[in-house]
Amino acid sequence: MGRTPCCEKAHTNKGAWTQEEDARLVAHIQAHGEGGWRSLPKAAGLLRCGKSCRLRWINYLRPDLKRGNFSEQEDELIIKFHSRLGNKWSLIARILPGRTDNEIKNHWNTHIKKKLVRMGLDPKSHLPLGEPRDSNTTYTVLASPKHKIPPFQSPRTPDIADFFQYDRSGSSTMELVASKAEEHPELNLDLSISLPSHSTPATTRASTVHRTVDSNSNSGSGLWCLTGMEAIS
DNA sequence: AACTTTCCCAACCGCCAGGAA
DNA sequence: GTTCCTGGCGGTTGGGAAAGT
Repeated sequence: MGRTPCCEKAHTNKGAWTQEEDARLVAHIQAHGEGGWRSLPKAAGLLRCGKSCRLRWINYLRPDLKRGNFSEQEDELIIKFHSRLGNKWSLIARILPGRTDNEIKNHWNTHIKKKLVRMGLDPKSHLPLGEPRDSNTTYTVLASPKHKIPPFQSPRTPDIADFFQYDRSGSSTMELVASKAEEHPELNLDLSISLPSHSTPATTRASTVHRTVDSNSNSGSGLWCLTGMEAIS
């Protein structure tokens, strides 16, 4: 019983990829395109699991990857969208061109979490640490299907990958996202807050908090969204 | 210099959803 | 309707690098 393994583990390499393996993978994908991950290792002459090949390509070898340090602007976007989407790294990754879900997830776990804690915010709820969740809280329940985060490829809704397409015209990503959010209120993208700057005292706290219940979520945890910030004097 | 601890990130694992048979 | 296959996702781990003692 049980699942069939995705590959013959006894005959596959694991761990860090060598330059030669990278070269083989890149050459194969350049020649045949992406996809067919299960058969790719054999076709490319790699002793790797197909999944491993896919991950290596997506997270490291893809030519459109940005890599390097995250900018403040990228951090802000990640925090904003995490407050709405939760740990939906793949969705958040679509907002940041050249960044992968894995990269964003790692960045969140190693940097942004700590940053939020330093700012006095709970990284999970985005609420001020120690703030009781049910007092002075505005709830916005988005239970009806039409309020679900739309599927990216749905013909009926804007494709978010396109929606957040990297803007090469010169306007900032934040401006672009803000304007797009205004154009598509049905996506319910509340971008009304900006992160406190580094100069903002750690006592900054949310003035209004909306709870967004994602009816898709099976965790039942819901998503917390800050819609206003004020500094405590 | 040697050792230990902490940090970071690439890679792995298990699960799930969607489509094909 | 059911089963199988594949691609994709989020959580977690392991090893190397950096920092600290």
